[in-house]
This record gives sequence, C-alpha cells and structure tokens, in this order.
Amino acid sequence: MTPNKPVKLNREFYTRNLLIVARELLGKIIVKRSGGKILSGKIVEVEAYHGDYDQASHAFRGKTKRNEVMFNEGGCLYVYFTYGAHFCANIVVGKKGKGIAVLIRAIEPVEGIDVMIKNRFGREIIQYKEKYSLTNGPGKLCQALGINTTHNGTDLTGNEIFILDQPKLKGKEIGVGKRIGITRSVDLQWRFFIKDNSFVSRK
DNA sequence: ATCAAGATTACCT
DNA sequence: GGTAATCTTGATA
Repeated sequence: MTPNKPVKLNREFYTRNLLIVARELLGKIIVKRSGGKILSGKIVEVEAYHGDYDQASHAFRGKTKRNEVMFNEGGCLYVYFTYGAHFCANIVVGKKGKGIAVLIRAIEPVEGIDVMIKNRFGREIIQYKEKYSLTNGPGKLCQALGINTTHNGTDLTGNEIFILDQPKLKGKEIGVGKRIGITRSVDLQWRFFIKDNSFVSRK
C-alpha cells in the first residue's frame, strides 16, 4: 500500500453551506504553483461573508465590477485590493448567483518558506526568526503566496491554485469569534480559527 | 466630478 | 497602546 495522496477539494466541497465550508476549510492546505515552485500553507483562520443579510459583505449591495466573482459558483478565488496596499483572498462558496465567500485570514507555511520570505521582504533571509509574521494576516499571506488581482476568478479545481483535503478538525480544536476590521454586522460570530496556532492573526 | 471608507499593515511611543 | 500610509471603489455626504 502506498500512502494516500492528498486529494484536491472538488466542486461539491465548495458548493455547500457557507458556515460549514468555512469551518471545514480550517486545517486544509492551500497550494499555489508558480514558475515550477510550489508554495503552500495550512489554513488556520477564516471569516465568512454572506451576500444577503450580512451588511459587512462586499456582495450585500449587489453585483459590482469589483465583486462580480463572488457571484460565481463556489470553488473560485475572489481577490480584491484594499487600503491602497493589500490584497485579500477569498474562496467563493455556494451556488451561482449568491455572492458568498470565505476570507482566508491566516495560514501556516508548509512548503516554499524561502520564497515566501522573499515575496514578503524582497530579499532572502537566512535563519528567519519570526516565521509567524510571514502569513498571520489576510494581506500578509497574499503577499507571501504572490496572490494579486490577476488571480481574481481563478478556478480552484484547476492546477494553478487549489486546496488539498486534510482530516476534519474536532469541534474543540476550533475557536469562534466576531470578525475583524469591519463596522457593520459586527455581532455575527463568523470568524473561525485553530486554537493555539501561533499564525492566527489575533487572540 | 468628488469624496470618504476600507475584510490592513508597519512602525511609533 | 495608537496612527500614518496609500489608492481603488462605490456612493453621492
């Protein structure tokens, strides 16, 4: 018997209920291939955004040029630019036309850490100490993985960016809280993170 | 045409 | 702990 090869998450995974998909994304491995290099990391923190009754969602006021990818069928990447400096990556969830997505807030680097350091700081750093600051925030992980708006709409069932299945976490391993950095619908407890993981953006 | 806010980060005390 | 940086988007203050 050869060891089981990690399986790429398929369309059926993404087209289910928002909060179920958000929780189950924790622990999965996001992979980005670029120029023969593999960059990957374990998803350790996410937030859910719904288009209908969630005023914090970009999709709440309907489809615009920026957010149109959110209304695709689940299983593609929604990337936007914010604060004049940062990109944020979201996984579109649910059925076509809904406007539902999960923001990836933090990952723990797995493969290609040397490239991530170079992407973040513009140079190589030998014996880099504060590894957690590489990818412990939505803007940081996009910079580390080299994700920008050219990746907006990327199909996650393809070969450039995809997510590998991992064993489902136990309920007690998952922390829940309010979302960060928003001013509307602030009371929804739609932030999920892996407890005791040092790459989670905040306590 | 104009303007304020924004799913943030880095740097300061 | 606090805030400046920086620019695109979406609403029209």
